[in-house]
Amino acid sequence: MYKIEFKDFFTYSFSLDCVIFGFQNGKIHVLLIKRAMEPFKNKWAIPGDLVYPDEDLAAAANRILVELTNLSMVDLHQAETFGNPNRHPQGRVITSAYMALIRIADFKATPASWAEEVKWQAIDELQELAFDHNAIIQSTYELLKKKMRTEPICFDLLPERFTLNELQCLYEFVYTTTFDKANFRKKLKHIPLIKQTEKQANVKHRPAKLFSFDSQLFQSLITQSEYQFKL
Amino acid sequence: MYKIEFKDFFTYSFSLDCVIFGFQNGKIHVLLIKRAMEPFKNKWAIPGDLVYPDEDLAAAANRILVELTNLSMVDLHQAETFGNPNRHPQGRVITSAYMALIRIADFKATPASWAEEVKWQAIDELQELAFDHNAIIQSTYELLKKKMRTEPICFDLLPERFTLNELQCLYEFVYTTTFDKANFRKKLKHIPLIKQTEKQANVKHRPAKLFSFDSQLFQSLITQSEYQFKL
DNA sequence: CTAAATTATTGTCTTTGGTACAATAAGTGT
DNA sequence: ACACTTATTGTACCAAAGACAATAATTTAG
Repeated sequence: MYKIEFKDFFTYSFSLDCVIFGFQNGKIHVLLIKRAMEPFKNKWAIPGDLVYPDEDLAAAANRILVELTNLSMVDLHQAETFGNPNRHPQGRVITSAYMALIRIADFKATPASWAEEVKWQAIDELQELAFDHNAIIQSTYELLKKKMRTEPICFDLLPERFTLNELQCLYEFVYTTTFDKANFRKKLKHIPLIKQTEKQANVKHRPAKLFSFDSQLFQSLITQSEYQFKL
Repeated sequence: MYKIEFKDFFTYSFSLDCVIFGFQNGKIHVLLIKRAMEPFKNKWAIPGDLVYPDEDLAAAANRILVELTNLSMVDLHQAETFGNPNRHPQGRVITSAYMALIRIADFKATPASWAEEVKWQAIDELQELAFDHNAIIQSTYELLKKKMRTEPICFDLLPERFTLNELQCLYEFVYTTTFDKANFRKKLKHIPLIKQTEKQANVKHRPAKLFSFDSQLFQSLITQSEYQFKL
């Protein structure tokens, strides 16, 4: 047994992995990239890379996501940190997951740098991924599910204008249940959502009203009183 | 501008900081240690230290807490990760906060290793601490407040047998409001708590009934159905 | 032009849970 | 027996949740 010097502790590396969620065809999807580099070359993974020595974490997460997928202006939030000593084959690399919820149609993800391809993959149809990325996605998805109960983040996944049916489908997928249509709508009547007089068009049945979320009103509600979103 | 090599990224260090909460005299308290070592020698801080090269994070958090305060068998949970490049004066040290809620009376914290003293400090009376520890505590306390709404973690802070008044005081401190006594009790009637026939003794007024939380029942409820704790 | 098909939306009734506030109970000390 | 203190229950009202029936607005087939 020998003593470890202080400098011997500066032999770690630190990375960030971005779990980007979207909603498509009634299912939550995750953004994946195909690695063009060892280790795990040609395997699918979530976009992630090492942090620069003088870089702040939030800024690094954004930089990495842009470099690999050209997705910019995405609102990333920290999730769990993973530090199993064997999670990276080339050394001790600790990683923090950062997550974001985006409208797939409003962004255009394209591969760049050492990302060979990008794709949106349904969360319930994931193959085996590089590193411990399956575990990272799983843990981050659990966090998403928890947050959906108490924060109005569902609207980040839906189009600017959405039908109540779309909203209900999203919640039914995430909570893996079904809700009574009439009661689900009634609940929303009591929430600061603005009913759009505008209606759907080009549908082959009775058109639905379109709704949109008033995030300004929400912001003022939470700062003034202690309003608590719930659904 | 020169190219950064892969090996140049292995110059980081990684630490864990333990935010231990307790409840005392109607206030949430945090466990602090006095540093007997540079940097920030003689300053108060939360117990934390560097992770060993082959050590898992959860295990490291426990080891560090034991080494500095002799608190063992504490149930630590990961909170936020802090990585500002200037947060540590001697190099790039990224740190993850781990938090625990304990019954102060059931544990005996004593200083060890380079911890000179330990003390419980009320959360609303914190002085300036070492590193970014004030920010770490603040962020972790926010997490505690969120969790208290949806998880039965309040019982980790109260004695095994508690009065409904004690429980109410805890919630009133954390939420910084007051509740109607009668209604608060009525709410608890609908929750899996076991009413103890046992009563308080040695008090100079009508003795209160003592209650205790049935964590076994809670465990089976959340695994079987999708029960959601709420208070 | 009418009816069927499809999806959207509203209404009614019942039950549950929250809030305000008054009333009663069980101890101690004088 | 009485005041004092804290604990606990009761009553009346209202908002929101759940079950389920009814109605509305479109397109399309005939």
